Amino acid sequence: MPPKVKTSAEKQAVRTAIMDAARELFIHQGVEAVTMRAVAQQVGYSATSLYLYFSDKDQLLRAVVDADVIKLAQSLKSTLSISDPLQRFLQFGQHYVQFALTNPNHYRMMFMTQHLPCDPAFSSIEQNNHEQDAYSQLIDVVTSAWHAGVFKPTLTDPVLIAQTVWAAMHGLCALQINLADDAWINWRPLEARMQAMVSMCMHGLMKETTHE
Amino acid sequence: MPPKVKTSAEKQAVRTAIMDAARELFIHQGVEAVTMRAVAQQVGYSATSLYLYFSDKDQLLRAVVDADVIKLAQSLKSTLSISDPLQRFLQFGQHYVQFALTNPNHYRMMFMTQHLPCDPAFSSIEQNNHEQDAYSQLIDVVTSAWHAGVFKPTLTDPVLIAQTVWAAMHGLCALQINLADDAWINWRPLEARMQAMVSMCMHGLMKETTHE
DNA sequence: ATCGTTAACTTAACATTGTTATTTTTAAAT
DNA sequence: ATTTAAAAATAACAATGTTAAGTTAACGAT
Repeated sequence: MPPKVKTSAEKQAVRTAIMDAARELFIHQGVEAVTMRAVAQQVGYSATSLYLYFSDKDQLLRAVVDADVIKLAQSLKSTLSISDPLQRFLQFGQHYVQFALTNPNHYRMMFMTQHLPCDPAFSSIEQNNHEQDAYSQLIDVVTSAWHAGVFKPTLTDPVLIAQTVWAAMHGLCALQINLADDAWINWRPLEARMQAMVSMCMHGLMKETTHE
Repeated sequence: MPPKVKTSAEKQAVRTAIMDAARELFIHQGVEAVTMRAVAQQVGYSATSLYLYFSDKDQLLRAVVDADVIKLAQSLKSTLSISDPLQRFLQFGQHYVQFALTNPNHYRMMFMTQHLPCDPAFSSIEQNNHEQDAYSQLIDVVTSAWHAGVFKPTLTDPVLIAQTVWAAMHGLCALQINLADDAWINWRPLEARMQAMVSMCMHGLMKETTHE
C-alpha cells in the first residue's frame, strides 16, 4: 500500500534506511553473503523496491562505502585539533589503525575489496573537505608535520611521505584482517607488530632528534 | 563417453588441468566472475564433473592458491643463493614486490581475498620446505640478515622484523593493486613509492653503517 | 465529488549461478 | 557374455541479481 508522493527529504530518508540496513548486514556477514532480498527485508521493503533507490547492488555498496569514508573522516577529525604537528601525526595514524581493526569489515569494504573506482566528479564525498575526506586530512597532517621539520631533510615530498606511511599502516591492518587466523603464520602479538611498525616508520622518516 | 579407469596419475593430470583452467580464468576475470561452468568448458568437461575432483568452488580456489604460493616460493628461490645476507634480503623483497605487481590477480587471490584459512595440517604446501613455503623463506632471509648484524641492536626478534617488513611491502602492493586507478588519490609514481618504502624500511631497521 | 494520471510499491518472472540427483556410457572383471 | 562400477553427462533445484508487468492510492483537473 503505497502512501504516495514522498518529499525528496522522505526519499532521502528511505535511501539512508536502505544504506543502514545494508551496512549492518555487510559488516556482519560480508558483502558477498548479503542478498538484496535480505537488505530489503531488513528495511521492510520488497527486494525490487531497492532498485528504485539504487540502480544495482554495486551502487548500493558504493554509497555505503562513501558514507563510511565520511564517517572515518569524522572519526579522525578529533585528532586534527592537536596543536603539536608531530603528536597530531602520531595520533592520526593510531586512530586510523584503531578504526581499521575495530571495524574490520568496514575497512575491508573501503580499502580491501575491488569496487568501482571512486570518481570525485560523482562522489557524495566532497574532496578536500576536511569533514569528509580522510585522504586530504592525511595529506594535511603530514604536510604540516613536514613544515614543522620533523622529517629527515632528504625527504622533500610530503605527499610521497604520506602515501608511504599510509601503505605501511594499511599493510599492517590488511594482513591482520585477512590472515590473522591463518595457522600457517606464527604471528607476533598485534600490539608488538603495531609498535614495531610505528617504530620503523619513525626511525625511517624522522630526524634523529625527533624521537626519544 | 568415459574412457574408463584412470590411473591415479591420470586423475592427478585432470586435477591440474582443471586448476590451470581455473587459474587462467581467475587471473583474467577475477575469482567471483568465473563460473564453474566456464572452468569446465575451458577444460572440456561438463560443469558437474569438476565436483568429482573438487568438493566445491572454494576448495578449487584453495588448491589454485596453494599451487601459486608454491610458485611464488619457486620464483623467490633464485634470490636465496645470493651470498651476502643483506643483498639477499633486499633482492628477496624486490622480487616479492615484482611478483605481486606483475601478477596482481595471483597476488589478490593469495593475500587480498578472504578464503578458508590455510591449515598446515591439510595443505598441499610443505611448511618450512624452502622449495614451497615463501613465508619460511622470508623468515630465514631476515634471520640470517639479523645474524649478520645488519639491523639496529634494539631489534631483537627477527620474526617480528620479518612480519613488519612483509606488512609494509604488502601495503604498498595492496594499495597499488586495489586503488591505483582511483582518481581520488593523486598517486606518486609507483617507482617513487617503491623507492620511498624501501628507503623507509632500511633507515628504520638497519644500522646507520649498513646503508650508504 | 469523480476520474484519470502517475508515484510508490509489489508480485511474477527470467537468466545465471553453485550444487545435487539421476542417468548414461564403457572398460574391465567374472 | 554378463555384470559391475568408474567416469562422465544430463536434468534439475534452490538461490541470486535484476527486469517486466501489474497494483494501489494520493493528488490535480474538471
